Amino acid sequence: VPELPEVEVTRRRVAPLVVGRTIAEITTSASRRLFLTPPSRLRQQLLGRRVDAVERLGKYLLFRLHDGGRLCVHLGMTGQLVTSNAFERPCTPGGTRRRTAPDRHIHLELGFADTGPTLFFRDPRQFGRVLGLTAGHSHLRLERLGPDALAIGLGEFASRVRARRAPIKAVLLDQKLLAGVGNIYADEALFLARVLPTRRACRLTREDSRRLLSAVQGVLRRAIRAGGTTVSDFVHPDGSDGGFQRRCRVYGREGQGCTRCGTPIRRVVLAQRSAHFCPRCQQ
DNA sequence: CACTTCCCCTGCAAGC
DNA sequence: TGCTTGCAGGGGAAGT
Repeated sequence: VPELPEVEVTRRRVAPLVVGRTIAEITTSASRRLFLTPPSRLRQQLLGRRVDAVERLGKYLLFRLHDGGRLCVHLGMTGQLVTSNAFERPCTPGGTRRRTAPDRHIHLELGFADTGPTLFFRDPRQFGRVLGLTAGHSHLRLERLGPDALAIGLGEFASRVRARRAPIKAVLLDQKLLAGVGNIYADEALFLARVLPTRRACRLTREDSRRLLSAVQGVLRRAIRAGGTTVSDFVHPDGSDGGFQRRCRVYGREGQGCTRCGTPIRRVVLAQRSAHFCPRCQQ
């Protein structure tokens, strides 16, 4: 479940692999829903362009090209950006490593003009998105995003939260309000801030908002440091797992004791998503 | 406009 | 063992 920390970890690891290299080969799948820009146009926009930087906006990865264009990738639920190395597995225990055939879930393959590694975008559930932008152009999906969760200040966060009547959990998941927070870190932050996910956003006090933003940013930063959370599909570009799943206090811990008070963690469905919380610690 | 509900897609786990 | 069913969820679209 790639959220801000997983995308940021991917950005930091992918950038040194692609910055300064020129795209020389593009292979795409036939997925109709993944490509917001048709593959033929994507090819025109990318071939021969050098990657100058890899940036992040909320859960979007933006590959900035030297001609001002951008390749935008959203990992959705099960998206992975991996290098060819991620497909290398020993055929036999202790045997030589051999590249296995890329599977049907590879939707985009970027080859470069040099001999370095190829970059693959893999996404079994196809909830991810690939979008090409030419110089000077943006896209509604990017423009609609609220401030990045790591960059927003308390004043703006508090006033935006105060204006909403929906449950605070639903508000945290709304990318128009705040970009980057998903289901895992919303639950974790609400636990750390001791706020029930069902509480209406407008009922949070100024002090609640302060604790909540501090918890959101703290948990995001710790998760980045831990290499992100691997629950099912997220992997680093080299195929390795993140480490934050072992540090979750409520997410995926339904029925287990709260790490603070021992009360069993509860799970309810809220905003079409599962919300995990401690009924005693959180109010 | 704010908010809710439905739905996309596949792999995996649980149940029979 | 092998089938069916249900569940996971980011977020856009449509509905209220």
